[in-house]
Amino acid sequence: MVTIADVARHAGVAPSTVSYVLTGRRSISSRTRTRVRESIRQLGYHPNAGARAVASSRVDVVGLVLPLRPGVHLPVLMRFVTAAVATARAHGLDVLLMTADRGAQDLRRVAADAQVDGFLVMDVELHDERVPLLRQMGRPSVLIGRPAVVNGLTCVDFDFEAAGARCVDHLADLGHRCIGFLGSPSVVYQRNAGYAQRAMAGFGAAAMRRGVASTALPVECDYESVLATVRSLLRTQPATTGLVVHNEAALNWVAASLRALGRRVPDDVAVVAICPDELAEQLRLTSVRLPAEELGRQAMELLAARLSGRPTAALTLLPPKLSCRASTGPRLRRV
Amino acid sequence: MVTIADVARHAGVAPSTVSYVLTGRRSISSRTRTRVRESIRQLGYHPNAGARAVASSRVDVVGLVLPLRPGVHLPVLMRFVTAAVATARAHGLDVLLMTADRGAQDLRRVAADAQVDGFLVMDVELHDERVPLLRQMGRPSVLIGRPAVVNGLTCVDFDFEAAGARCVDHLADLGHRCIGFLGSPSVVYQRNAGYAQRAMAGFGAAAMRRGVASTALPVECDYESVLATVRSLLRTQPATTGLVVHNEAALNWVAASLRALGRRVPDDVAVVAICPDELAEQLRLTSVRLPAEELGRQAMELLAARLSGRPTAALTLLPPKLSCRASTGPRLRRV
DNA sequence: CTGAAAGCGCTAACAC
DNA sequence: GTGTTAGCGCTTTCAG
Repeated sequence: MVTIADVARHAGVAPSTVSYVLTGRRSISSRTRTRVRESIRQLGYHPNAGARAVASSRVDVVGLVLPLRPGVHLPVLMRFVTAAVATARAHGLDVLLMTADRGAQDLRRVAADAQVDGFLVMDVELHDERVPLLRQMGRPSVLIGRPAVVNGLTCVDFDFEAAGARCVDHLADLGHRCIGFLGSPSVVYQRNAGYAQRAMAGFGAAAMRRGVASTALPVECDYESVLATVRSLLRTQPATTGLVVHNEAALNWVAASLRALGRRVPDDVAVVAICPDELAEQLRLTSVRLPAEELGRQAMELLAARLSGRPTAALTLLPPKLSCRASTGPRLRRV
Repeated sequence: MVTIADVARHAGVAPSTVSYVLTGRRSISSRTRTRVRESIRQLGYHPNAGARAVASSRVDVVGLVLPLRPGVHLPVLMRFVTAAVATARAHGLDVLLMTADRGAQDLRRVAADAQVDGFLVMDVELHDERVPLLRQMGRPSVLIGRPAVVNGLTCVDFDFEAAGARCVDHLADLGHRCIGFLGSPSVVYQRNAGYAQRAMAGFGAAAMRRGVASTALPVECDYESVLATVRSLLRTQPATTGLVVHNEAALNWVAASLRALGRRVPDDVAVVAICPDELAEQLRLTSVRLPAEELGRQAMELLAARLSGRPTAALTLLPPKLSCRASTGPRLRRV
């Protein structure tokens, strides 16, 4: 193994000089700098991560805490992850993957070990056991999602509430007076996932505001369930002409279900989805874009900032953006 | 921060003794052992990972190399991952996530840095740029998948060839004389993904062996494509009464497409899938089980073995297992 | 602008 | 069965 001492000898300088060339923490004459660089190249030197960690008490690794909960749509989750990892690399950080349901325990261990400098915590629930832990550990961390108490933590989130409202406004603007909301599977609400609740709350509030009748239902992800739910929605509220869908996995089946029940999209029922753009594009659905990549990127960007001591906003909320596609038609005629 | 010296002082022993209590690398009187353990507990001591790494040149971290290629079904991929991570933890290992498409480059860097002790490489292609690299880096590594040249590497794979064949045999045993194969999206074949090719090859060979007519087609993952592909398959080979599907994402749409084309399952067309059991269960499909968790677990188990110097088999091939469900009916009457 | 040297926290000989 | 001590490879004072 090539060590810093080898490089120093080869370049005819002190080890510290090599170190400084690498870190840039003090000025070096360009002459020695190039000599050192050349030696590094020739010898194929790579600083040892462990040694650097002991000496500097910095490891340049962040923990990515990724609970895999029932009902979360994995393709969407992976968008967050890949964006976060790519951004980490752009900041010279590596990513330790912490999945497994032992979230809190692993968090504690990894922090105590000094294996990571900070955490990026995904899928945070309203009352999340990890939140008090994070606060007490005193390592920089950024949450994707929003716990009930934010207090000193850095959070990034999509504005699901505004997203739900935006869908309603779009439908109301088109003249729809009676609309439905198809949400996540019911387990998701049962565990108090903030994003699901907030989208629904935004939907409900906007419907009230606009004086539009509304019904909301959870939806499971197989065809039979979607069909059953849509059927029951149309039965409970027969005047329904608009549907807001916040469930990527069910999205596939919604159009088919409506067709099976004799409703055409968008002529009989207009549909607006909350989902990543690619999916909406593929299914040709009017949608409010869920900016998964952007969330992952932003979150890691904020973590990198905190790791280098820069201050960050407590809450970054990404605004919704609606794109019109084939599933919502032109303005309804007044009936 | 609590160090090993603090613990030693508190317990009235030498630092090395504390270390030995922790590692178990030499015998300790149970009296001092309990005293040390108690001090560790009281002080809340956790050995510093970096320091341990420098001193022992072992980091207890493995790199999980996870290329996210177009056409791979993420829910299935995540099964591998979670099983691998859980198994890693069971061996006291942590997992560094290496995604991003800079596979080879990151591999090199992380190995040179001594950030990991070994690699678990997923989704290996027949001619994979990472394979020669892995061989030359000389760190233990385990591949999920199988490159063309195995030569000194440890590989784990599902026996896709046997799986394809098993599906054919099942259909042939039921009396089907003309069958079709719906495969992965065409990009997957274009990049020489071994698993896709082998499943198809196994299917084709078995069909020949059994004297059964067969056609194979790639399938994209949206409803329109599935419908179009099934239609074209039934047109090319109108006598088709059996279908083997190796595409988790398309699976959703197959039954619907057949129905749309006026064929009932299993009366007109029998369907056998190659997919995880849970999915087959949900869709009530006869299937050959893709043991994703088991692959992830086995792979990490092998890596752990290699890291502790134990030898491993060069190739572990998990055998297929077929489960009958509603999508293949009873034996056909001789026509 | 550069060098010498004292650690960082831990492991693993080498003692006894 | 336990203690002493010399590193592991790097960073960062301190000194010039």
